[in-house]
Formats: sequence, structure tokens, C-alpha cells
Amino acid sequence: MNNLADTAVSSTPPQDRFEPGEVVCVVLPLPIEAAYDYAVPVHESLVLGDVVEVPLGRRFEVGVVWGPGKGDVAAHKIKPVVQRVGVPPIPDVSRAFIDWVAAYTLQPTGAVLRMTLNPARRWQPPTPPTVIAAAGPSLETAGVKPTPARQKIMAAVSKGRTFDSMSRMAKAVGVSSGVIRDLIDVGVLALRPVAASAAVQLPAAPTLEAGQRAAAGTICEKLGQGFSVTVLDGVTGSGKTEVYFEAIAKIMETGGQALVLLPEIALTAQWMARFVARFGFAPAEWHSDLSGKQRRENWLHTATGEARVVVGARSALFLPFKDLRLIVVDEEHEGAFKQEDGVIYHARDMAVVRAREGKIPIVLSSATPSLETMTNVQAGRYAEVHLPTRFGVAVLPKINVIDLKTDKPEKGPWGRAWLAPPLVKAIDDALRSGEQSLLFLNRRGYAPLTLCNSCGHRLHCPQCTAWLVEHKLTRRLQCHHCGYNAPRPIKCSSCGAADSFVACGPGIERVAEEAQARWPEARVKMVASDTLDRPSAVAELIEEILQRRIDILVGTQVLAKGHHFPNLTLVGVVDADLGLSSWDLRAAERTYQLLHQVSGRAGRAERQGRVFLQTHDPAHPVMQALVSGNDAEFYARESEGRDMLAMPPFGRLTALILSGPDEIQVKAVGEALARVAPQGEGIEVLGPAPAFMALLRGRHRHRMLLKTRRDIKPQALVKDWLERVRVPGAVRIQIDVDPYSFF
DNA sequence: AGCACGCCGACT
DNA sequence: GTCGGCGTGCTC
Repeated sequence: MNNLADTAVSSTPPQDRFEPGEVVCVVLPLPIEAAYDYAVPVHESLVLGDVVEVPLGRRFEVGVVWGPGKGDVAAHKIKPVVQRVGVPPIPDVSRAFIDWVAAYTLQPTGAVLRMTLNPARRWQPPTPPTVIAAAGPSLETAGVKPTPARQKIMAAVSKGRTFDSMSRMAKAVGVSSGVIRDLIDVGVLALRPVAASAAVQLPAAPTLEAGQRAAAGTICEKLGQGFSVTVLDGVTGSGKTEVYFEAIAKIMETGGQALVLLPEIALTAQWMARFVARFGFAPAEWHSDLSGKQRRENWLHTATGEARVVVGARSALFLPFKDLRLIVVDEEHEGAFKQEDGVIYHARDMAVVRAREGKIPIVLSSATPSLETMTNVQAGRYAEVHLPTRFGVAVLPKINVIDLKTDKPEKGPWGRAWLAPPLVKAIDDALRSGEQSLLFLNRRGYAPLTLCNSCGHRLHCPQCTAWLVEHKLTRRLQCHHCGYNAPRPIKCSSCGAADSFVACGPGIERVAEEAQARWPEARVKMVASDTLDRPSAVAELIEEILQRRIDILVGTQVLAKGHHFPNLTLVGVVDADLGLSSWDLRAAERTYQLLHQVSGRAGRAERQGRVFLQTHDPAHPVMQALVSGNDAEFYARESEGRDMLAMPPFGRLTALILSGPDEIQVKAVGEALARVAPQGEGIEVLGPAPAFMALLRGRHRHRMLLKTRRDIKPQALVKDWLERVRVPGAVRIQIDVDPYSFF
């Protein structure tokens, strides 16, 4: 305020400092289209990005100063800001990024801001960590009796020893915490702030193999050179992580922060272990199951710049970094980066935007990059660094295709079979030589469909368009889309026949049952997302596998990623066609990526791995690409196909998802939209059509698809379009720019 | 997002 | 007669 330099700055547009008497525009973290004006409080001035508490109706909210007041509302309605919240202002880059994402996803700015501001909304100043230590005076000088308990305490703190909490100290010393509290009160003990931890000493850099060194060098050169995108591409086990760790090491030396995005939380534990081994400290984590306290702490440390490295799921992208200088998106092709509810966005794409806004480099890492990314490489927009060798491994796994039309699984005494003879023989071999096998099937439960043998009635979810999946483990029928579950009925609700239900098709439970029946001696273990609900369960499983307490693993895609299992040499894909039959635009690409990844589980040490793909269509390009290892050809083909159809990345899609409890009403809104749909060269509107999951959690869903040429931005079209139709409150319209799933 | 206002069914 | 359901609308 009395700083002349500040006053001078504030006179030059754009204004970034606001004095009492002025009005500022505040964005609230709510799904409100408009930003509201508030008066600067009389006792303090505000700057752009300041986090402030403001009155809203009869409650209070925390928002962010976004600019000067807009003056679009009567002066008497304007209320003053209550106070500034004690956190650093949201930086310019973060605000610009939020604005960009809001405009792109067609969401209110406040809805996007919410992702940045969440922990600051109920702000509590963090209590600085303290320790309990001797304050100096003895018991005598403080004038208290040297009771046995007090003497024990004095002995414990005599050599400068400290304790980090009263309860821990009480336990360690063997006294009650009341005694400790009293000694603090009389000044014999004191709470001392924890000494600031010494500057991190980076452990010696590991020796990298020549290819890795070159790749790391290329990426490190980009640091500090403005915006760039580099695709780090190499097969599983080629050491991509070590390569980008070098870039992070450089950041650690030169200052600033680095962000690593992982597709799912389940992978963080293993990633953390590798990071700690390399750097000697743990990065700040950011994902949905942090505790409130951890969340606030990590948020603040990111904002102050104290957290040098942040690792997290997609939402970490919205943290208000003080000085972000590098972003890494690991496994960039993963569908999990697409946020599907609330603000719908693709974290990989938005990460590129964040890097551009912050003028910093970004690394996209994957063994099987997405077609979008490959297209950008080919167009020269992204640089590519390729890691050719499989680090520390002599040979890649040998991939075999089993044609299920000729090699049919043979029925056994246990019932229907799903494992074809060549795969059975391969497992025999593996068991005999004491090696582990993985049977992969991306389908939870016992059977994907249960039907009545006498009338053909199929058991389906009452709230969704989905079959109920039988789970023998829990002895219930489950809907995998809404969580509905019910006990298995005895009588058919349609024809009344008793004990008439038969299971159709395999889930992992059924494959595990077959495996156990075929190899009664083998130790079979089943793994799915619902059996790995705790992080500790993941750790236990990994330990069990490494200790060779499991012979045959049967699992879904939770097993596809991450871990090194040196003794696992055989991978059998029970149904390689699963996911190919759908109308999903990216079905082939996704199947290729998933199977490639699963195959990478086989033989990562010195033993050669073997992979068997069971398919009904051995000639399918996906199978051919996997067998030949010619991924370039596969990508070229996929790319050509999409180009011809003007599908992404060669055209743009925007989906409107209409939903509501009343199907007729939802459909009517869709038809009204169709009547006033945007028209023109390079613009096409499809639908309304019932969504694939036409009924989800009790809401009827219709979809519309706007397909536009690459050079046409869909946002303005959609905005305009929606304004032309009156939508009843019960019908919700979600907008998904660049949709990935068609559910 | 919250929270109030407002208009139609089963309870003290 | 009131309590209470959640549809619609506003918050600077």
C-alpha cells in the first residue's frame, strides 16, 4: 500500500492490484456461469488471484479474485469481500489455464476452478509441526516436586531427545500425558518448531544404458526452453521411467517443480517406491483418497513451491503450482486419463495445454502411444524419443495366436472349458518347470450373463441396460455399472421354473475354476479390481507372486500394468476378441494397447516369455500386429481408416448426453435439438439415439453427436445450439468435447 | 453447489 | 388444519 513501486504497477493495464473502494470480480468454485462483483474490504487491498471469503446469499464461500469489477449489477447489490484467506494467490498461469479449460469443455469457469480450489474452501491455517523437548529449567528451578513420573520424563529428554506428540511421548516414557502437559505448563518442557529439513541430497545418479542416456539428454535439453511436447516411446521394460527421472533430477538441481501424472492411483505405490529409491525422498501425492489433512498440506506445499515433485492422478493437473517447469504423463494412452463425470476432460490433452500456458516442456510416455499422439508426431507437432531395446532383457516374448475355430477348448468333468489345448499344454510346461502363468480375461465375476434354461429369460439390472453378472465369490448377482446387487434367485421370475438358471460365457471366476480343476495341485489365485480394493492388497499380491506362492494367476486388466515378475513366463489371453466387436471408434486401438501391455508381463528377466492369444479371428489386424510386432503398420492402417471417416484425430466429435427420469421427455428434448441442429459445410449431427447404456442409475439416456471438420471449433456451435432449445429442469445435458467412451 | 420459495399428499 | 415432498430459481 505504501509501496510506490506497487502503485506504479497498478496504474498500468491490466490492473492487478485493487484498493479499498474499488470493485473486483470474483469467481466462485460453483457451477455458476457468471462471476460476481464484490467490493474490496476497507482494511486491505487485493491482488489478482487472491483467495477470498465472500458472502453469497445467506452463506459464505471462498472464491478467487479474477479481475476488476464488471459493473453489470446495481451498486446496492454489491457486498464487500469478508477477508483474504491465508493461502498464496492462484497464479496467472493457473487462472489462464482454468479459463481455457472452461471454454474448451463448455463448463462454467467456477466448475473448473473447483478442481483447483477444493482444499482452500474450508481453509484452516496449517499448524506448524512441533516437537516436545526440554525447555531448560530443571524441576527444582520451576518449583515442582520431582515425582517419579516427572523424573522419568526429565531423563527421557535429558540428552536433547525430542518427541513428536504427547501421546507418543507418554507411551515411550511410560507416563500419562497429563504429567507431560503439566510440565509444559510450568515451562520445564516446551513445544519447539521442527527444524527445517536440510536441503535434499540427491543420491548418485544410476548408470543408464546408452539408449536411455541419449533419450534423457534429449529431454533434459528441452528444460527451460519454453513449450515443447516430447513423446517417450519404448516397449515395456525399456526403462522410460528412469529416463524421465533424469529430467526431474535436473529440475531438482536447477529449481522449480515437476508434475508426474499417472493413470490410476493403484499404480502410485509402486511408482513411489521407485522414485524414493532414485531420489531419497517422497514426492507430494495427489489423488482422491488422501485424508483431508494430507490434502491441505500437499495443496499448500504445491502452492508455495515447497513440494518440488508432485505425482498424482489427473486432478493434480489443476493444482496451483508456484513454479511448474516440467510435466510428465506416464502411460499417456490410458483411457483412465479421461474424466467422465463432472467436468469432462482428457487429462493428457489438458496437460499439453497446461504446458503451453506455462511455456514448459511436457513428456508423454508410453509403450503404445495413442493414435492422437502418433498423428501429432507424424505431423511434426510433437518430438519423439524412442527407446529401442528392452533394458536388461535378452528377448521379447514370443506371441502365438490360437484359432478357437480349429483349436476348440475341450470340455472336462467340471463342465464347459475356455482354455484351448495349445494353451493348456503351455501351462503344463510352465508348471513342470516351476514357472508362473497369467491367464488374462477382462471380465469380472463368474459369467457375464445368466439366463433361464426353460424360458430364455435373461437376468438384467432393473436400473441399467446391462446384464447382471453372477459372482460366485459373493454368491450374488451384480450390475457392474451401478452397483446394484441381489442374491441369485431360485425361481425364474418370468416362467417360475426352479433351478433353471445357466451361466453363459466366462468371467475370471469361471476360468479360475477351470484352471483349478485341470491342475488340482497348482496354486491358483484370482485377481480383479474388486479383490484389490486396498493398497495393501496390491502389495501383498505382489509379494505372493514374487515369493512364488502362486502358480497360476487369473485376472483382469488390473494385472496388466506395472510390475516386474521375473518368474512369470507365460501369458494366456482367454478372449483376445473381447472389446473388438464394439462400435467404439477406438476399440481396435485399445485392444491392441491392452494386449500389448498384458503380453509385456511375460518373461521380463532372462527367461523368454510366451504369449498365447485365443481368438476367433487370427487374421484380424490387431492379432497380426501383435504377432509380427509391426506396430507401425497397425497404426498406419488405423490412421488411414479414421482419416477416411473423418474421425478423430482427423475430425472432431462432441457428444451431448441427455438424461432424465422420463424417457419420453428426454427423447423430446433430443428431437427438439435435432430440429435446430447446426448446419453447414463440414458439420454433421447424428442422433438422438438411445445411449449404449440407455438406462443408467435410473436415468434414461440419449446421445447426440456433433461431428465437425478439424478446422471448425465446436464450442461456439454447441453454445448457440443449446440456446435455441428450452430444456426442462428434469433433463440434464452433459457436453463431452472429444468423447472417448460411447456409454 | 446450496438454500429458499412454492405448490400438492398423509399425519398430529 | 400443518408437516414435508422435491421442482424451479437465485446468489454480486
